[in-house]
Amino acid sequence: MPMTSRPTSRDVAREAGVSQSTVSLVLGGKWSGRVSPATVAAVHDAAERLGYRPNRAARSLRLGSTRTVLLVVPTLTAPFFGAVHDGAARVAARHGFGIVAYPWPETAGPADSPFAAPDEAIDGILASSLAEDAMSGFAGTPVVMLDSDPSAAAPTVVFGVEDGMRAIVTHLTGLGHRRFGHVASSIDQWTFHARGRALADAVAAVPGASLAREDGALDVAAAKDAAGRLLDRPERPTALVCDDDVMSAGAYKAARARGLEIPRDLSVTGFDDVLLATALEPELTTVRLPAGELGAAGMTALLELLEGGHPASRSLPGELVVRGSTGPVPVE
Amino acid sequence: MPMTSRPTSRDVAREAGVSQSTVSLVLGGKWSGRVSPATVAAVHDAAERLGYRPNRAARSLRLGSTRTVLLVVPTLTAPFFGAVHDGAARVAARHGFGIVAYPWPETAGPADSPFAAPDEAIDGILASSLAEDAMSGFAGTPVVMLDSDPSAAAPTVVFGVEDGMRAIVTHLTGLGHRRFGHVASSIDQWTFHARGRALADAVAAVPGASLAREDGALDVAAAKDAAGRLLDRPERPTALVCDDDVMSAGAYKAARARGLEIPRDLSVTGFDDVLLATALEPELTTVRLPAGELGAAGMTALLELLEGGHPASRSLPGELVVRGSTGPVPVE
DNA sequence: CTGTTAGCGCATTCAA
DNA sequence: TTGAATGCGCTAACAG
Repeated sequence: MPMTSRPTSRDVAREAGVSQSTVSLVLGGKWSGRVSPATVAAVHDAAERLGYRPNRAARSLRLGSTRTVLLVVPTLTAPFFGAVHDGAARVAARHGFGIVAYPWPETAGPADSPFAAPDEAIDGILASSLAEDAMSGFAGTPVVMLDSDPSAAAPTVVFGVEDGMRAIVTHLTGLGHRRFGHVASSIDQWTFHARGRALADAVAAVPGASLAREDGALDVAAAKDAAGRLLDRPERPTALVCDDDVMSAGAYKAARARGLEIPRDLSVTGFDDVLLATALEPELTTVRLPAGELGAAGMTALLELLEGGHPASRSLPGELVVRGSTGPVPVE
Repeated sequence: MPMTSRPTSRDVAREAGVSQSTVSLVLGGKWSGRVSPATVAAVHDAAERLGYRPNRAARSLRLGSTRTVLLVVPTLTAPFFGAVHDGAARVAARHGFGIVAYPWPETAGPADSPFAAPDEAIDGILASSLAEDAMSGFAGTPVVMLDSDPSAAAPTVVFGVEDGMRAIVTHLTGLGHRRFGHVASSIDQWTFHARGRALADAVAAVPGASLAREDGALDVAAAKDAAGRLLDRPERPTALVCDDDVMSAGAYKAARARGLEIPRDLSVTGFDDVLLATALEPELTTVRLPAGELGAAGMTALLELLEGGHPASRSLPGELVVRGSTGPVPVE
């Protein structure tokens, strides 16, 4: 008797010799004191035997929820956001939720189909590294912001970038550095503003320390230029603090182009600790940002929000990882 | 009159003064010669006014299809797979499909919820860089394999890795190289087997050329070891062909550790052309693999498959990108 | 040309 | 303790 299509709860009911509604009760876990243990066992048995899986569409229709959340990120091509997704997906799967990633605004644009955007059929949104107002148009949908301005109305999970920057400055100061250069990202995101502010504050707290800053796009070539401008200043910095590991790669290049050896002549730090950090030579001193945990914590908060709770905003600590790119300040 | 919840097709019908089924016909685009143009306009108008969006769950339930495909990848943390996702999502969005990424087997494992895996509620599968038999358990679901053994039963989109390897060997041979070392990935995937075979064949076709091979995991440290073993051989290779850009980073380190300068003393090539390639110093000569196009082409094929077609397997050409890591063979 | 009707599979009343 | 009946919003036969 070939079962051509997936078994339904009615099939399970027939197999167990009970009614469909009983199956629903049992499998929904709401049978306490309403269905006899024997029946419960029979139902579970039948479901198992048939390999029954509830139909999500029907469930959604009935319940009005889809058990799907939208993960809005600038792109997945950057390993950072991939890790965020993986972390969120791990938590989501444990709760029967699926995650639809939405590279935004890249994917945007008119669709050929009238049933286009995934902005239907979702229960909530996880938005990473975006301004909160980018989420208008999704008004009314529960949202958790990741690595975004924690002063926003929505619950937020961020990295403790300020602590990270302070740790870098402490580390560098301990090595004797006083002239700092900031290779800064020109991207208009909270996380970079926070890094810049924290660095400026930390340096200002060190007697006799100075800070110069150059901005550039978040890619190797632009960072090389920005770092080069810093290194060509009359008062050359002895330490370059970069907003991101990728920018550190550019700083390396600028240094080499000027015959400066790292870390003998110049110390360089990064931020993120992605793959790149250990691929560079020398390996990069950087602040590890647990991207996977960010996604996981964000998903956890969103689940709480969906259940009517009020998740507190959280901050995940970064960790300074000291490698070979930082050393004692060169003797003049 | 506050519209508390989303408008349904019945609301649109009422607003337009027609029946609900007419709305369905019109919005479904199947009204040619069945509904008067005036009515059509009225319906569109009403839908627009109300901001109507069809309920996906109801659609799915009725149609039996979900307009969702599962993208199964080893991880999204590698930029390569992120790009595949972005490419697939772009095409999918244009056709009203959503993509849920499934990092596998990482996500696997028992779920707390009985409604766990996303292996329900999907129309098809895009599986990247996995063995075909990993997709058992999804039997009966249309599947397109990406960057996987094209001799499989399922339609496949692969990279022309063989051509890429040949291009590398031609390039290197033209520079005078004859002693090749292969820094090979020990990962058991079609794409790496193909690379190894193509390299061996290409070298064998060059009179007087030799090839040594060392395997390692796909990370910087392992690649450094493997490359080191190659460089420590009595007959040291003058060119190291790496299975992946990441492994090239390891090769760079092995070379530097031995005082070898790239490309003066040693030429190195990669494969993929991810971010890393231009972050290294000198920049890496490598074969660019269009990961985004792979995802897009795969999604296109899957769409065709879902419509009952028989998409042909395709091969996407890689492109040799010559940068600074390769140079003339050193004079002995 | 348009409306009526019948489910898709499920969770949930309400009766028995 | 269980079953029968209902409807979530939609599409597609089938009537009219």
